Amino acid sequence: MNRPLSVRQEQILQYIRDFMDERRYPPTVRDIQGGCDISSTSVVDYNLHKLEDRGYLRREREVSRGIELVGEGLRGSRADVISVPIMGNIAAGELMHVPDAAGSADDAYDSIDLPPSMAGVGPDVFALRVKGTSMIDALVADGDLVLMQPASEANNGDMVAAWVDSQEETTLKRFYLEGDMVRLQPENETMAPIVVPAKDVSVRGRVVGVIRTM
Amino acid sequence: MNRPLSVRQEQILQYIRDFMDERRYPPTVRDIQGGCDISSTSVVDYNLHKLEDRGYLRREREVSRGIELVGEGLRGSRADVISVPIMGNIAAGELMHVPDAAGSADDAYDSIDLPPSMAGVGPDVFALRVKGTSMIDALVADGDLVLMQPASEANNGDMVAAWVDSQEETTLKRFYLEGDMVRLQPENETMAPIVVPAKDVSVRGRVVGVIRTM
DNA sequence: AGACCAACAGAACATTAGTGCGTTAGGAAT
DNA sequence: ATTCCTAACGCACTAATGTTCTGTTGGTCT
Repeated sequence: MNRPLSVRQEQILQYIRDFMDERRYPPTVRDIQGGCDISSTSVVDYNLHKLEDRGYLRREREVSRGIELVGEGLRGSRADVISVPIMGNIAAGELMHVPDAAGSADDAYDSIDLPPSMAGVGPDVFALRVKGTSMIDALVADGDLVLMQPASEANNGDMVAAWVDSQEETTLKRFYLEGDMVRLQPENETMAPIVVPAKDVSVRGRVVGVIRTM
Repeated sequence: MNRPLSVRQEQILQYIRDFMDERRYPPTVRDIQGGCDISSTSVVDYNLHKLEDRGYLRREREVSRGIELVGEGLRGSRADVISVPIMGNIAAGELMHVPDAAGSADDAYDSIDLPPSMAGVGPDVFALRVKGTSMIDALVADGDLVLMQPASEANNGDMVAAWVDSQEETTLKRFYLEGDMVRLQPENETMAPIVVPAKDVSVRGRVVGVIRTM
């Protein structure tokens, strides 16, 4: 089912990427024809259709330059940015939102655009602004932006955003499962760990990146 | 000379931004006409011409959707990213490049795209990969990416990349000018500061951001 | 009033550019 | 050999789309 693209299709895809990096709009069928030394526009159309079926791009019918690279298609292209919503603050006892299954990014939140090439940046990733110094020893400072991958489970030692029933808040801590207790370890020697029954803790996400600006 | 844009022009510009954020290609003259409730395509053409003259966009003649937002024009649009070159490593004694006056980003370096909205990200900014733990207490870890603003001077306490003649290398340290000596202070209690005559030190850039991925 | 100019309208024009349809080439199945 | 299929191709048609031309309107300056 998933055999590799033909040479033609690979060539066309690459041409579109290059074209869009240089100019800022997609090529026409005839641009592609010329750029790939193809003898007919219908050949291009034919292959674009194939590429669309395989999910490399999307086409707007009857619209000039109605080509949009999608998924695998825009691997390596410059336009490849993901809008990461900044869902709120964490670790200062303030309210924190966690995106729903189909959380749309166009809520009232701030956002930051990042390339997926940044390890871990995928479509579900969201960001939180760190308040407080509880993770200072893990090199996460007050005001930093942490990139979170939504997750409901974690491995020992992972840095997670976790909801603790008894505290009624979400905090940023290191996660350790010990028997049926969970220890949420702040990385700040002046602060004590929180140890609570595993059932009273729910992991909301795992930290996959940190961004700080000065 | 530089009076503000007319309502029409502002409206058209905003429409183009929105259009390009949603679809991924520029609108046609007629798209704009419809979207901005303009009665004639010539009015659109007229105003596009104005916008082009004022440097908000560029047009490719005789080409459908040949509109490219430029400079001020793409303020706030999603396509607004700056390609930050990753110029090498720092603090492990390895070679480090510093961009020339007109350093082009299309060298053989890696790069990362960031929005200018990220504080401090401007056209000159470059990035360095941190090697070693000399700045661990300043919350900069081994493997982090530091964003640098080229600079030849620094204020006391700034985190800088500095070239030290006697060491023949560039390192990441905090900068303190004390009399006519410069103290380059590592933020790691196991490491000693470097104190050298001011004339033997040249600041290459100031850290404006830190990015870490896990 | 008259000259002048930015901004807008409407329509016609000239390419540009996507698409439908028929054809060819090479395998695989019958 | 015949049939059937898919990949690949050419051609022609027409809708999409940028451009241009001629006016009109409303204001400002002299």
